[in-house]
Order: sequence, then structure tokens, then C-alpha cells
Amino acid sequence: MSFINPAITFVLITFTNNYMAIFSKTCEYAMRAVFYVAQKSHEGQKVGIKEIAEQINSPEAFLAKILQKLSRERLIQSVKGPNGGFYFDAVSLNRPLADIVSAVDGNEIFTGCGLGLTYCSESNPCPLHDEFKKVRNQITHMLNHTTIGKFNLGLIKGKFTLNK
Amino acid sequence: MSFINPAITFVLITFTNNYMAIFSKTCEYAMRAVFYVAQKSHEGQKVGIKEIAEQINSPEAFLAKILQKLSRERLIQSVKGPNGGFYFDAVSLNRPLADIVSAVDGNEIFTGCGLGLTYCSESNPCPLHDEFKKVRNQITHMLNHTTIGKFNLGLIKGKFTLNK
DNA sequence: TTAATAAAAGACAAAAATATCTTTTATTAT
DNA sequence: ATAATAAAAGATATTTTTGTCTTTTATTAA
Repeated sequence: MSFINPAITFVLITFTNNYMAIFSKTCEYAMRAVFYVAQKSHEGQKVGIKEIAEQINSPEAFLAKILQKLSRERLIQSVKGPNGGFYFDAVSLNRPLADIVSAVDGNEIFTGCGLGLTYCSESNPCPLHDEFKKVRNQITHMLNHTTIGKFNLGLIKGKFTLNK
Repeated sequence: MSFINPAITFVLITFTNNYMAIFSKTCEYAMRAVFYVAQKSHEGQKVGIKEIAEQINSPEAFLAKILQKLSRERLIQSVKGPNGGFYFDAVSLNRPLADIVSAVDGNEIFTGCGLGLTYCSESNPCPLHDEFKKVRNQITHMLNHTTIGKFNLGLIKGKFTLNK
């Protein structure tokens, strides 16, 4: 004998807040994975997708797609078969994180207008132009000066987290 | 007598780049609209959704939803009926743009971890923590120090764009 | 007090991002 | 050579974001 009391019925809100971070989930997973693999590479090990996904807390199959893309663009190294997995060679370890971000999220974050205007420029600025430029520059600087292998020691020493 | 030459058949790429800007489209439209309405309010005018959408180059019905939300949260003023429309009162004109952004996109951009980690903090930082904090602070500063009415004169003088 | 106007609300649709599952290909240890 | 392993590729499903259309409600000018 169950029933719904109309007096306390809840209403579904149609306009829920977006949940917007700076980077897409794809990009977040990519960056976490890259730092994890780099640290293992520093220790001379290859890592399988399963371990990576577990350690950085990401959906395995989805992360696989992301790493496939990075692999196709030669940003990460991989070998199939037993004892295979993902790793970075010395050259790749020195690549900036910016390469990962643009491979996955595109260049919008480095070049785009804060208000989403196509024709926004120095000579035809949007209201936020000057202030937003500072933000963009800071992001660009951060991503260009962070190499993939930069945090290896800190990660090995347990100074940093990549999980949850 | 048409046919497909298998030697030059194209392949559909499955993994297309995300197109990620800092703010969601919703938020971009919101900010552009707010600046447009503010400028009109400065001139003592109310504006209808149709004009706003045209002037800031956004889908009308979608923008309507966004402004409805802002209106419900008392961030923008509106009146129905003839000569009705949207406007800002003096108090609202002094509100920071941050209020608009968080109403629409949430607080992730002000507080979130760059790598998307829930437990990232000063005592348990992700590798990007310190650098990302600077970015977040810059964004927060920009949005807190930009009032909704800040660019009215510049917009009236045609110094800034909001279109395309 | 009525017709016209314009926002609010509700329902729905399309596109993009995120996620999963299955099959194929390459590698290696046996 | 063969079986086992692990990434690559393909296909499909789900969720979120973005976008549209219709109906309702409030306001105002006539």
C-alpha cells in the first residue's frame, strides 16, 4: 500500500549548473596518466593500461582511447604483447605538457577569447581581452614549462598524488 | 555509372579533438549578454531577448534559458509585457562577473584541481598544484574585479566588441 | 477589460563529450 | 609454430551540454 504524498512531491530542476573545470575530463585523465607513466619510465618500467587506469582513477577503456591517440601522435611510446605497455623515451620525457593538452583538447585554451568571440583581437578586443590575456599567458607558461617528466622524483617520493 | 575507387577511399577518424575553451558556451553567452544589457541599462534602456541574442550572436531560445536562470537568482532584472525586457539596477551593475560565472558554470573554476583530483590540497597536492593555483587566482581576480557595468563606456564608445 | 507584448516555464531534440564492450593486430615467451 | 598477452581499432551506449519549439504567465498600453 505505497503512495506518493503530493504535498511533498519534489520537482525536477531543468536547468542544472554546468560543471566546468578548466580542462576536459579527457585532458585531466591524459595529464594524470602521463605523469604516472613518466614516473614509471624513470624507473625503467613499462606500464599496462589496467594499472595506469587504477592508479590514476580513470575509466580503463576510455583512458585506452586517449593513450591510443597520444601514441598515434608519437607523444607516448607503447609496445604490444607480453611485457608490453606504455612508456616514455628520453626525448618524450622532455616534452612539455602543452603537447599533451593540445593533442587532446586542441589549441583553444592557448589562443581562444574568453567570451568565445572569433574576431576578438588586439585591434578589436572584447571587454575581457586584456585581463584574459594574462590568464591565457599564465596557462601557456605553466604548460610549456612543465615537462612530462618533471615530477618523477616527487611522485616516486610520494610527494604528489595522482589518484582521486 | 558512379562508383567508389577503393584506392582513394577516406577513413572516418573516430577520436576527434575536444574543443575546450576555459568557459562553457553557456557562460560565454551569459557574459556577453550581461555586458550588453549593462551598457543599455547605463543608457536607461531595457532590452528584449531578441535584440540581445542578435547583438551578441547567440541562439535566442538558449540565451533566454540562461537569462531566466540569472533572473531567478536575482542577478539580472526583468519585466514582462510591452516595453519590458532585461536590465540591471544600480546594485546589480556593481556585482562582480564572478557571480554570473558561478551561477552558470558553478565554482569548479575557482576551486577545482587542474588534474581533476578531489583530494588535491596544500597537504596532498597534485603535481600541478602550485602552478595551477596561480592560474586559478588570476581567473578569480579577473572575475572578482570585473563588475558587470565596468565596460559600459567603452562599449558605448564602440571600443569593445561582443559580437561574433 | 482587452489585445498585444515579452519573459517564464515546460517539453523535447541534436550534438558533443564521456564511457563501455568486442574484435583485431602485434609481440613475446614457451 | 603456438599460446598468451597487451595495445589498437571498431562499434556502440550513456550522459552532459547545447539548442529549439510550444504553452503559460505577467504586464501594459489602448
